[in-house]
Amino acid sequence: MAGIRDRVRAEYVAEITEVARRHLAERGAAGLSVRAVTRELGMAASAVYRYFPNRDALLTALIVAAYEGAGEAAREAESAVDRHDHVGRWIAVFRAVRAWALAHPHEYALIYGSPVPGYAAPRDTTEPATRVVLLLTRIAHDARRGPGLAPTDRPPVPAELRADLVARIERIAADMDPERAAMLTGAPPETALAVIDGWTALFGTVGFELFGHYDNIIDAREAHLEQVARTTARTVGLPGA
Amino acid sequence: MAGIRDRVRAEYVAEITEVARRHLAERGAAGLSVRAVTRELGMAASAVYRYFPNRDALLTALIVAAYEGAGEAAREAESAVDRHDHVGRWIAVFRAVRAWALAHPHEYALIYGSPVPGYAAPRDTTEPATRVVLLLTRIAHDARRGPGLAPTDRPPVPAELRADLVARIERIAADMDPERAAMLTGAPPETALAVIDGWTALFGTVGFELFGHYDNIIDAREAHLEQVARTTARTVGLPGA
DNA sequence: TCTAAAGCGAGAGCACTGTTCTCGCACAGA
DNA sequence: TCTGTGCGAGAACAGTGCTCTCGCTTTAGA
Repeated sequence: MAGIRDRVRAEYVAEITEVARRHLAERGAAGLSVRAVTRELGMAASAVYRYFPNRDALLTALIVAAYEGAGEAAREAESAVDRHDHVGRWIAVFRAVRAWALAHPHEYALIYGSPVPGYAAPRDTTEPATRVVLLLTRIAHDARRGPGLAPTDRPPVPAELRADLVARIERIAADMDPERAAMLTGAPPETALAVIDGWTALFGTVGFELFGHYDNIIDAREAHLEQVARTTARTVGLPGA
Repeated sequence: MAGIRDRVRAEYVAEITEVARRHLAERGAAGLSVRAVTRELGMAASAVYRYFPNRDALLTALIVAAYEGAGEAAREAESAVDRHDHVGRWIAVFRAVRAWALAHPHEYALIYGSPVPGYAAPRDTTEPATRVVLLLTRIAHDARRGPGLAPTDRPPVPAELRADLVARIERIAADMDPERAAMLTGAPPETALAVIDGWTALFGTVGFELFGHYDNIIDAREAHLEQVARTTARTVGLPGA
C-alpha cells in the first residue's frame, strides 16, 4: 500500500527535480548546485540526500526529463502532420528537435553534449534516449508499407556493417512488442542505416548550431536544418523527397 | 627584446598547459583542478594566476591545443594519401578524426561536446576550429579542378540558403590569401553545402559513438564511419565515390 | 652603476561546493 | 499506546576557484 509517507516523498522528489531543472535551464549543468536548490526550497543541504544519493543521481533525473522533453516535442509535432505526408512528418521531427534545442540549450547540452556524470549512461536513460530515432524509424516504416520507398543513390553497404545492422536490429526487436518489432525487422538494413544516419545528421546539425560551430559559416540556420531534413529524407527514400 | 623573463614565462605557460592537458586527458574537463595542477608542479595555487587570469583561460588554451591536435591528425593522414585519390583523402580525414577522438575522448568532448566555459567561443579558438572543414573543402576543390565533380542527387537548395552561403563564402574568402580564397569562391554553393554537411556528419557520427548514443544500435563503428565517409563523398560528388 | 618599477611566488583567507555524520523529533504501523 | 523508522537540521570535512598582501628578484631607465 502506498502510504502517506510515500506520497509525500514522491512529491518532494518531483519538487526537487523541478527546481533543479529550472536551475539547469538557467545556469547549465556545471552551475547546478544541490545547495542552491535546497536553499531555494528552504531546506537543509543535507536533506536532499534522503531523496537522491548524490548530485549525479539528480543529474540523471534531469537527463531523463530532458530526453522525454525532446522526444515529446518531436512526437507532438510529427503527429500534427498528415500521416500520409511522410516527408512532412520527417521534416516536422527535425524542426521540432531544433526548436526544442533552441528553447532548452542547457538541457540539450546535457543529453547530446559531453556526458557529464560518468561515461556509462545509467540504465534509466537508454529508453527515453531512443524515442526520436524510433519516431524516424516509424516514418520510414509507414512509407515503406504505404507508397513504398524510392530507390536511392548510396554506396553499397559492406558485408561487415550489413551483418552487424541485421544482428542489432534482431536483438532490439526481440525486446519489443510484435507491432513495433515489425517496424524494425521488415526494412532492409540499408533503410535502417539511412534512418540512423539521418538521426545523426539531425543532432549533429543542431548541436553544431547550438555549440557555435556554424558561427560565421552558416547564418540561415533554419533553412539549413530543413535542407538537411530534405536531404536525409531523400537518402532514406521517402517518396517525394 | 625578448628578455630572459619572457622566455621563462613562456616556458612556464607551456609547462602548466602540458600538465593541465594531461589532467584533462585523465579526468576530463570537470575534473580539471588548477590546484591539482599547481600541486603537481610544486607551486602555490595562487601562482598560476600570474600566467592565466582564471580557470576558463586555462581551459581555452586546452581547447586550442585540442583543435590543433585533431586538425593536425587529419592533415597528416590526408597528406599521406595520393593527392589524386580524392575519395581516399576524404576517407582518410574521417578515419583520422575518429582515431584521434578515440585516443583523446576528453579532449574531443571539450571541443565538440558542450561548451564548458561560457557560450561565446573565445576569439583564439575560431581559427584552429576551422582546420578540418578547410581540409575537406580543399579536397573538394582539388577534385573540381582535376577530374571534376560528379553530378549528385540532392534536393535543390532553396534561394534563402543559397544566398546566405554565397554571402558567407565571400566574406570568409575576403579575409584569406588569394590562393585559399579561390578554393572557396570557385565552387558552387551546392558543393560548399555538401562539404559542410559532410563535416557535420563526421563529427556528428564520431560524437554519437563517443558519447554512447550508438550503444546497442551499431557495433561495427569503424565500418559505419567509413560508410558515412563514402556516402558524404558521393554527396559532394567526389569522382569514384 | 644605481634606483624605481614591475613581475613574481608563497601563504592566508573568503566564499563556495558535495558529502557524511549525528542528533533529536515526528509520525506510521503494530 | 508504544516503538522503530524516516526525516530535517546542523555541524563538520575536504576540496574548489580566486583575491589580496607581503616580501623578494629581476628588469628597465636615468
